[in-house]
Amino acid sequence: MAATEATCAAQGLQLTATRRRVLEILLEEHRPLGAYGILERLREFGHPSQPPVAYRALEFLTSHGFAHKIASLNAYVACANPAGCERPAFLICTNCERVAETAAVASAAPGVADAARSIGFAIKREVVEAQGQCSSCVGNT
Amino acid sequence: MAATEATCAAQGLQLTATRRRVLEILLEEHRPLGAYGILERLREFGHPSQPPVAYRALEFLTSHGFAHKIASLNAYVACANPAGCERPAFLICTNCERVAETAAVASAAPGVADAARSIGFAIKREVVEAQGQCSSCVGNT
DNA sequence: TCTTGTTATGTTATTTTATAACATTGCAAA
DNA sequence: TTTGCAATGTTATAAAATAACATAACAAGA
Repeated sequence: MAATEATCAAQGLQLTATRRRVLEILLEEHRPLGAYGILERLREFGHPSQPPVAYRALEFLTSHGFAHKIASLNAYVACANPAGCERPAFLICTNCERVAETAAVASAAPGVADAARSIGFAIKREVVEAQGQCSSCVGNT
Repeated sequence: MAATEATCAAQGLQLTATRRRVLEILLEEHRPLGAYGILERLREFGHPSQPPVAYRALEFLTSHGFAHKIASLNAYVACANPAGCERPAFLICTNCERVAETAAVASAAPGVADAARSIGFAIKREVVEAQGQCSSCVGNT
């Protein structure tokens, strides 16, 4: 949260009340939260809670790297490293639904980068989402 | 298509009329197609076209590796290599929307596998979707 | 001061994507 | 021939996302 505030201050970004509240909600959860889950939480706190409210805040947070969308879940998580987030990748536990964020070292998985080069494809961004079982859930299912 | 037929025959899977038609529709397209796009095409051919029809066929096709869901697009493509598809990864052109399928060599992007190992996370499946520009679109946007 | 431009919000309605639930069919094995 | 099972048909609804338009808040210039 402090890192996000610092980045916003440094870059002249407005971390407004709703945006801040959505980020706080995501930080409190240890699981990815859908946009409508976020809306419910906002409602509890008396915020306006029409869908665009959540989607606008999420658009702000994700476009600046303060949160991420997990495409395979249609859900959102706070960034684990807002100070220096690069090439985020996710480990999604299919049992407890918790998500760990990590950083991919290379720009692409081996083979993918080669394939891209060989057909002249210019990679801009990569979605890497591993699904499996976290240490607490291995063997539990 | 032939490869899919062979696999179905070998494994006792029923490639029924609707399932086959949906796969044909995906094979004809060179872009990922949403479930409702598939429904439209089915309708043109006089097939029943309520949403579950498409989703059931897609469930069959994707669970057996004859087609894949592109999570970041909520859309579907036919598998480019139904005979021996492993660790599919996708190169998605954000300009023309075409998708190339490739195979990731390793089980995970560098760094991700290490991170998983270090926290005891057991990876089952990986979603790798690179977004960028294909050779025909580089420089066009 | 005003007015203009810009960014963020509020709100209604709609679109797009996906599933629940339940009835029916067709076929093969007991 | 009935029982079981897999697939289908159909209605309704849930869940996720966006379009469109109105309003507010505020700073920069005339």
